[in-house]
Amino acid sequence: MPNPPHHREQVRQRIIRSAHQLFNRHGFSAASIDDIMAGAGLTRGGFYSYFQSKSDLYAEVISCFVSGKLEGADFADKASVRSAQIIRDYLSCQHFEDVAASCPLIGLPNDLSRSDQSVREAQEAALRMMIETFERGMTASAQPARQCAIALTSLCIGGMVIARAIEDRALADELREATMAIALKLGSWA
Amino acid sequence: MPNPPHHREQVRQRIIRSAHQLFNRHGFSAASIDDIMAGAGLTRGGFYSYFQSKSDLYAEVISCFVSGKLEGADFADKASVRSAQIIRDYLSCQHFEDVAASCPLIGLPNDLSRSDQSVREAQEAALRMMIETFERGMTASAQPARQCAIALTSLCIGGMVIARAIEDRALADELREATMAIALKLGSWA
DNA sequence: TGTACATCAGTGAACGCGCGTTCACTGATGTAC
DNA sequence: TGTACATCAGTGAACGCGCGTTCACTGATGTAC
Repeated sequence: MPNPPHHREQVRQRIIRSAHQLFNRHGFSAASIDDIMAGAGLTRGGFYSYFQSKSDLYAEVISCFVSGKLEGADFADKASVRSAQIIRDYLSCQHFEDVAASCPLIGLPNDLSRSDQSVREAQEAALRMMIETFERGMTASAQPARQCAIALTSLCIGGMVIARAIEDRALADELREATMAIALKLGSWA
Repeated sequence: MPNPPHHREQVRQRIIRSAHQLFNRHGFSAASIDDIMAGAGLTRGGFYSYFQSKSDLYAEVISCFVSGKLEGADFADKASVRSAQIIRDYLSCQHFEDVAASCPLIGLPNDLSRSDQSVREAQEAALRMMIETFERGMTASAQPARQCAIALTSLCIGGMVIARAIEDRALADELREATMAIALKLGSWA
C-alpha cells in the first residue's frame, strides 16, 4: 500500500473544509472545483476520485457541518442553556463576520437546492436537527415547545440571511441584535 | 414612429414579469435569457435593447415587485391591520405554493447577491420597506416597535425559506403555520 | 541488501456544453411629398 | 392616392468564456523475491 491508510480520508476532509469556505464565500456556482481543489493543495483532476459530482460535495459539506456540531456540543449543560447559547452564537457578531466558517443553511435558497436531491436531503436533515435541538431546550414558560422551536429556527436563519444582505453595517448589526433579542425573549431566556 | 409610444414600455413589463417568474422558479443562474425572452414572446436578440445585463434585469424585477406592492396596498385599513394581513399573506399556503409569483426576497442569499451592486441595492431597499411597513403597524402592546418589526421580517423571510427547502409537505406546512402563529403573537394580533 | 514490479494518488491537457453577449440584418410601420 | 424613404423593434447566427467532467499518464511508495 503506497500510502498510509488514513491518508485518503484526511485529504477528503481537506477538500470538504476548502469547499465549505468557498461555497460560503462565493456561493455554489461561483466556487469552482479548481479553486476548491487548490484550497486543499491539489489540482482539479483528482476531484472525481473523491466525489461523484460537485453537488455531491455540497451535500457532504452540509452533512459534515451537522456532524461536527453534534460532536462539538457540550452536553454537560442543560438543554435549555445550550439552546440559549446556540442563539447567541448563531446571531453573534462573530458568526456574521466569519462568512467562510458560517452555517451552510444561510445559503439555503440557492439555485442548486431546487434541483439536486442529495443536497435537499442534507439541508432537510440539518434543519430538522436544528429544530429538534431547540425543542429539547424549551422551558415550561415557552410553549408550545415545538412551535417556539420552529420560530427560533426561522429567526436564526432569517435574521442572519437579511443581515448579510445589507451593505450598511450599522443596520446589519441592528437587524442581528434585534432578532437575537426577540429570539431570547421568545425562549424566556431574557 | 413605427410603433405606438407605450409599446416599448409594455414589452419591457412583459420581460420583467417573465423574469420574475423564471427567477423564482429556477433561480437566477438557471433561468436563461433565452427562456425569459421566450416567456415574453420574444427571442434572445432583443434583450439588450431593454436591459444592460441579466443582473440589471434582476435588480429591476425586485424594484418592480416593491413598487407593485406599494401601489396595491389598501390604505383604507389601519397600519396595524395591514401588517397583520401582510404576515398572514406572506406565510400563507397560497404564497408557499405559488413559487412563480413569490416575493423575490425569498431568493435573497443566492450567488448573485454577493457580487452585483445594483442587485444588493434593490434587495436592501425592499428589506427596508418591509421593516418600515411593519414598524408603522406595531401597536402599543408590541414594543419596542422597531425591534418587533425586524423580528417579524426575519420570521417571514426565514420561515418561508425553510418551508420551501423541505420536501415533506406536512412538515413544511407545520413550519409555515408555527412561524405565522408566533409572528402574529409577537405583534399582539393573536 | 538490492532490483523489479504493482499500486494508486494525483496531474493537467482536452472535451463539450451552456449561456451571456454582440451584431449585421430583416421587415413592418408610419411619414413625406 | 401612391411611391420612396426613415425608423427601429425584433431576429438569429456567431463568438467567447468559464467550468464541470474525463482520461491517459506520471511518479512516488511499499512489497516480493
